[in-house]
Formats: sequence, structure tokens, C-alpha cells
Amino acid sequence: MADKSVLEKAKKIFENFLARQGSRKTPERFSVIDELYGLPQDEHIDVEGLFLLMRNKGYTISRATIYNTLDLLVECGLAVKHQFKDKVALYEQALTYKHHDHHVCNQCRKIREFSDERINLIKEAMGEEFQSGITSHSLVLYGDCQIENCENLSLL
Amino acid sequence: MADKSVLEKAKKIFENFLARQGSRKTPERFSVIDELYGLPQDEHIDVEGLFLLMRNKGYTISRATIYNTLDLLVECGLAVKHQFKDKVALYEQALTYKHHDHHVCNQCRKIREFSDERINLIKEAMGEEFQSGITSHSLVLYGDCQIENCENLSLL
DNA sequence: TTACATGCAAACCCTTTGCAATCGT
DNA sequence: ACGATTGCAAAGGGTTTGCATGTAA
Repeated sequence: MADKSVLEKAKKIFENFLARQGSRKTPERFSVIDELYGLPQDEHIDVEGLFLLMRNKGYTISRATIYNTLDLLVECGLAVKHQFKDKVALYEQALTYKHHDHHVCNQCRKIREFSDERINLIKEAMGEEFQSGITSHSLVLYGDCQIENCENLSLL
Repeated sequence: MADKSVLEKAKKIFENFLARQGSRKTPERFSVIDELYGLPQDEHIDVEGLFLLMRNKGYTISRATIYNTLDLLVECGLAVKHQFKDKVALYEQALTYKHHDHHVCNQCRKIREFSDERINLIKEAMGEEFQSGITSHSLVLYGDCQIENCENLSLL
């Protein structure tokens, strides 16, 4: 879970972002940021998960609003959206985000993060080769992890 | 478009694969391989595209059969399935496939292929770190390409 | 006050599934 | 002939959209 100052900082950024484009500061929008940043820093959650989590906590919020808000958070850099091989999109907080990539277990779907500088060398080289301003990338390694009972778990 | 011997080889592999698991050699299955391998070697096509292409050529084939057959082709290594940021899955022939990764333009969605050995170093390092047998990976670079009128094209 | 945001449910889109008809073997 | 495969259309599942209601400014 992100410490308090991170959450506060995120809210500030969000406020500025909303103000800049003349969007409203609704309680729903801030509740989403509260809950996303209330998760462990490296947790990946999908819309349905966030919806259930929030409903269970007593919020009255709709899926549609969560979708909308997450889009906004991605837009202003406060959330990152991932699409692994599964059909649901997963989100994670992005404020204290150091770019990292992911390893996903073929069986249990457990997600682990890593960071390897060499990806940047590839991006530089290809940006040049393709005369393209590379804006982002997605790197996912799939493998069979060694976790006990891996094949019987479904951690996603 | 793959040269004739490649197509023949692919069909042989497919025949053996089907025989090995006691599946039938239906004309539909072979028509899918014909058409997939009739495309330029690096072309990415989705199910709907293949369906329309084949219908226009006079085949009577259903989407369901195309989905089924592509699954089989992926299973026996004759096709590769890609899921970029878009929601449709794209397929390409895989017989003459040297593993490569992709650059996708943020605007025009044009796909270009590249190969950079450094990805293997990353896979080795992470396989060790995570005690995981890495079986595959997906690397996609997103950028703004310099193609004339890029923003007005929709090449996907 | 008034336009934007919300909640709900219906619509969407790609993919999967169920089933009767067909066709390899 | 038998059972796998096909085509079709309906169902599924995640996401998006339309619209009446609510609400920030």
C-alpha cells in the first residue's frame, strides 16, 4: 500500500489534471484513486476486482465510472494499464512507478516484475532504425514458475 | 507470399500433426493453410479478414472453423498468434518464422518487425532470477512513425 | 442554472459454444 | 456407419454507449 504522502501527491496531480482540462472533481473519481493507491504498490487489479472491492467497502460506484476514471488516471500518468494474454485489462498505480516489465506464469498466472536496462538499448536502436519516436513498450516473459502447487493455483 | 515449397512443407507438417492426434484431414483445414501461406510472409491478418478473403474467393467456410483451424495451426507451430493493443488477435505464418518482435505505430497501426539479440540476454537473466523456464515472450514497441500521412491511415 | 458526470442496462465486438447436418475414415 | 467436423446462430464476457438522473461549479 502506498504511503500517505504518495496518495496525497497523486490526488494533487489528479486535481491539477482535471482542472487543466475543465473536468469536474467528483467524489467517485477520488474514491477510485484512493482505492487504487490503497493497494500494495505492485498489485495488478482489474475493473471487476476494483468494482467489487469498492462495493464491499460501501461505495456506490458503477463499473462505467471505474472504466472512465481509470482512463483518466492512465491519461495523466497515475495508472498503468496492462493487457497480458488474458482478456481482462489489469491496472496498477503508477506514481512511484519505475518502469518495469513482467513475468507471467503460464499455469498459475502469478505476475512478477522485473527491470532490465537492456530493454532501453533495444528501444534506442529500433527507434533509430525505424525513424520512430518510441513512446512506450510492452515486454512480457511467459514461463513455468517453480512455486509449490503452481498448477493448482489461480492467483489472477 | 510463401513460395510453393514452403506451402507444401507446411501442409505435410499439418497432415502429420492431424494424423498423430487422429484428427481428420478436412478440406476446410487445408484451405486455411493455403490462404494463410498465400499471404506475404510478414502479413498479419485477423479472423474476420481471413474469413472475408476466403468468402470472396468462393470458399464456403465459417468463422468458427477458421478459429478452430488457426488454433490447430498455432498448436503445431505453423502459425503465430499476436495480441497487440487492439482487441482482435492477429495471425501470421510461422514456418519460415525467425523469432521477431514488433513495432506498432500509435497512429496508423502499421506493424513492422525487428529482431534484437539482446532480448535473449534478458530472458536468460530473468529465467535464472525467477527460477522459471521461460517458454516465450512478447515484446512490442509503440511509437510514432514517420510515414507520410501516417495519422490519416488505418492500415490495420 | 446548466453542462458534465454518474448509474444502469442495453448494445457492442470478438470469441466460444451448442446443435443439427455433414462428411472423413 | 460412426463419430469428428462443419456452419450457423446464439451465448459469453469484457468493454463501451445511450440516456435519464444527479450534481459540481
